[in-house]
This record gives sequence, C-alpha cells and structure tokens, in this order.
Amino acid sequence: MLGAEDYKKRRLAYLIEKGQPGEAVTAKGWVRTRRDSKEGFSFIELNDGSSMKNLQIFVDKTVPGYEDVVKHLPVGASIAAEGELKESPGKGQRIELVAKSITVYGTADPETYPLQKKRHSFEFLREIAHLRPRTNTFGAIARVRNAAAFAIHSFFQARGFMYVNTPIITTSDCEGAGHMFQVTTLDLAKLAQLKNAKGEFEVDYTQDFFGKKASLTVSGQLEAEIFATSLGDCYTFGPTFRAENSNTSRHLAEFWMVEPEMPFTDLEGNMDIAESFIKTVVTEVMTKCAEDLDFFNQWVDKTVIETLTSIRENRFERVSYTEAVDLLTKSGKSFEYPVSWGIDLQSEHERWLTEEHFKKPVILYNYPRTLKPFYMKCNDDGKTVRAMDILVPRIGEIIGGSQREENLETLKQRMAEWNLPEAEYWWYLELRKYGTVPHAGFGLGFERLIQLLTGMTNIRDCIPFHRTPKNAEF
RNA sequence: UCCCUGGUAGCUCAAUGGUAGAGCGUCCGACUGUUAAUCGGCAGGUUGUAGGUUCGAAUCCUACCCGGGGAGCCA
Repeated sequence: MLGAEDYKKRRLAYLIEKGQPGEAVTAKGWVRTRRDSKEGFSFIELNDGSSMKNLQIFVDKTVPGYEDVVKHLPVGASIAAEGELKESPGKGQRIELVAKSITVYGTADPETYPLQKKRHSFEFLREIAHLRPRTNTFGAIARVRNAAAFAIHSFFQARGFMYVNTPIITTSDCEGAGHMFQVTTLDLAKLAQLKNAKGEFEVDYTQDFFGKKASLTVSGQLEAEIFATSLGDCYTFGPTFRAENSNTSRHLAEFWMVEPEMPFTDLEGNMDIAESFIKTVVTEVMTKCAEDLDFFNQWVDKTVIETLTSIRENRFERVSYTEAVDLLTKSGKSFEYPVSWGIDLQSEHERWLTEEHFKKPVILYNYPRTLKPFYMKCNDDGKTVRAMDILVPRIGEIIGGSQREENLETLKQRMAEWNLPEAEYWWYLELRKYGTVPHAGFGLGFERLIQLLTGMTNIRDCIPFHRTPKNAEF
C-alpha cells in the first residue's frame, strides 16, 4: 500500500522540484515535444499535469528501441521512462532523466492528433475539450481551480463553518433568480401528442416523478438558511443551473456557486467576511500556484498578478448605492445609459467604478428595494435593502449577498409586493416564526473567481466542460 | 434574445466578381546537449450548410447553423 507521500513521489512535479542526481526513477506521462540529434540521442519533454514544467528525458541510441520507437514518438504519446536522474548540462532545467528504457503505453497519430507543439486559439481548444487539459493553459487553469476550491473549504473550515449539501432538484417554483431547467420523467413526446389532439392541454404534474413541477436549483441559499438558523455558520459549494439564454463571456447555464450563510450577522459582518474570503483565496492561490500565475501573467493577461496583488493588499472600497449614483452623475462621463437614483447599474457604470474611479474591488450596498429580491432585509428608510454586491475590475459582479429579512411580517409584506404565494414558502416563513435571528450571507460565482485568478476572458474556459445555450458537448 | 463581426489547408490567417495563397504543423532530408530548436523539400482545400443573382461567386443576396465582441439577465 502506498502512503500519501508515495503518491506525490510518482508525479513529475515532485521529480522536477525535489529529485536528486543519482536517484533511480520511473517517470510516466505524455510527450509534449521531442528533439533529435543526428549524433544518436533525443530529448523528450514529458508532462503529467502535476506542474507547468516538463521533465526532460535524455535518450541515447543504446536505449532499446531507439531507432524504431523513440525517434518516432509523437506529441501526445503516453510513455514510461525508466532511468537515473542527473544534473542537466543544458540550460533551462536543474535535472533531467537519463533513460535506460522507454515503455510506450499509447501513441498518438500526428496526422490526426489535434494538439501541436504551438499555441492554439482558445476557441479551437474549446471544441476539443477532451484534449485541452493536456495544454499548458488548461492544465494551469485546472490546477488553479483545484487550489481555489481547496482554499474555499479551508477558509470556511478554519472558521468553524459547516459544509452543507443543499438539493440539486427543487420544487419551489420561484426562487426568483431567473429561468429554471425543468426536471421531469413525463414522456414529452406523448404530452405533445395529447396537446395536438385536444387543442388545450394542461400538464398533470401529479403524474410526474415528484408529484409536482420540479426544477434544477438556481441557488442553495434558502435551504442554507435552514441550517444557518439551526446549526450556525455554514456554506454550500455546489452546482447551480440557470436556463437563461445568456450568450456572454461571463455566464454559464451550469456553474458552481459558494454560498455561506451566517446567523447573528448583519450587513457589515457579511461584507467583512466576504472581503477576507476573497483575499484569503487569492493569497492562497498565489502561494500554491505561483508558477501557473506567472504563466497566465506572461501569456494570457499581463496584469493578472498586479491585479491579484492589489486585491490582496488593499481594502475594498465600500460605497452605498446612493453614493455610487452620486459619483457616477458627477463623473462628467457620458454613459450610454444615464444614471439616476433607482435604476439598476449597467455594466458600463460598474466598470467605471472599479476600473476607472477606484481601480480596485468595490462593495456596493444598500440598493433600492425595488431592484432586489424579496428576502433582503429592509432598511428603516423604507427605500433600500441591506444588499451588497462585490464588483471587481474586468469581471464585474463576483459576489452578491445581503442581510436577510428576519421579521416575519415584513417578509410577508415583501412577498406580497412580488406576488409570491406564501404557501410555497411556508417552511421559509417558519424560520422567522420560530426563533428568528438576524442573519446574512452571499453567493460567489466560482467560475468568475477563476476568471479573476487566471485572467482568462471567457468563462467557458474556466470550467472543464461548459454548458451554455446550444452547447452541452462532452 | 438584441446589435456588431466572423466561418477559406490540421492550426493561424491572406485573396473585395475573373486560375484559391502564406506562415506554422505533419511527412521526407540536413544539422545541432537540444529548449515551442534551426535549415531545405514534398504533400495538403467541394471556401460552415442550403438556395439565389451572374458568362463567371471565397467574394454579392436570402435563410439557417456555429464562433467572437458588446448589451440585457445574473454569479
């Protein structure tokens, strides 16, 4: 049985960082490139995804199969190289593996293998999402995504938050966050026929799997509130589904969302934890994925590291919606959509605030109540709710949250304003009826965080397999 | 969903109504303790799909499909 360290030692990252000259090792991975010498030796760059760096394998003609196999190893072939680590006489790497034998697991026909040892466009790679993790960029994105996910759990676990799994399938019809994907076992072809035959047709959901209309969740918040008001600080981290026909570089139909929910916490406390949350995750990823970030900074976005450093080190600007409207109207800037109190801020307004005016993340709070969902706590002014959005340069809204309305009567009143049926939310209302407490929480779009961390401009490249309108390949 | 823009060789792109080209990659050869190596050569295309206009269409028109940028919706 292998111990934890033994597993790490099998990876090329370990050999490249910690391998010592003289060690006998076997390296396994995929060929990134091969360079031959007429003198009778070849260099193979081997990568197994554990690191940005490749391990250089030195193979000379005495290795069995050199002429027939090694000299024809194509990009993408999977091999094991057994031999001894030596200090590298060449530039660019500390050590290399001098091979005694090469085992080929699988070759990759260069006539048809789509990956070449040159840069490909992200759009092209998106069409071969089953192979793109083998590239530098997508390997790095995967490592950053992994490190960020781990950092998120660490952040909350270190603070005593409980990880809660909220349901993926929900029957509360109107969570208020956009169109939902319907889940059904009813035979749609039959339903369509019935409708044709009778003209008018109403679906009888009592015949459906759950006995009522069901959908994929658009948010775990309402359920997270149940746990927050019984077990204390908690968070969800799971998939979320929105059936909006959004075709942008910032939207996915299936994405991952982090939603902490905290009892005995007000809007201030919510902003405090959200800010330290982002800073901690950014710091953690900068530490653990330094090499990957250097790569992004060089090839993807020359300002990524600067941006992340600035996020880590500066206090987020906290501005009320009213103040923001004031700043925008006094900016002298002519916006396509004019600004006035009560309007929803447009992308151009958000960008002006984060990219031009403050040049750092901005927390906007106390929005007009007409703009925000029913569950957000009303301020005493009667006009605003205790909402807060965190906007970051380039991406826009990365976090949306609020203090929740804990007063039963006010909440009912708000639901009436939105024409929401109380019966559908009976359990949500009972949280206010029995032992209600002030509480707050927020939602973070995980892929938008990955965009921020990597500098990747399209969110479709920040999730292994993207689901967007007209696309559910792989 | 709306606006703009694009779809030509394996990849990235040229060719604005008149014989479809280049670079990179592949393959072959030369050269080198090499570094996305370098140099030479060969091969490689029913121009997204379906119609239309024209003597002639990659090029103009229509519809559709798909990509990119922006907007809305939001995370």
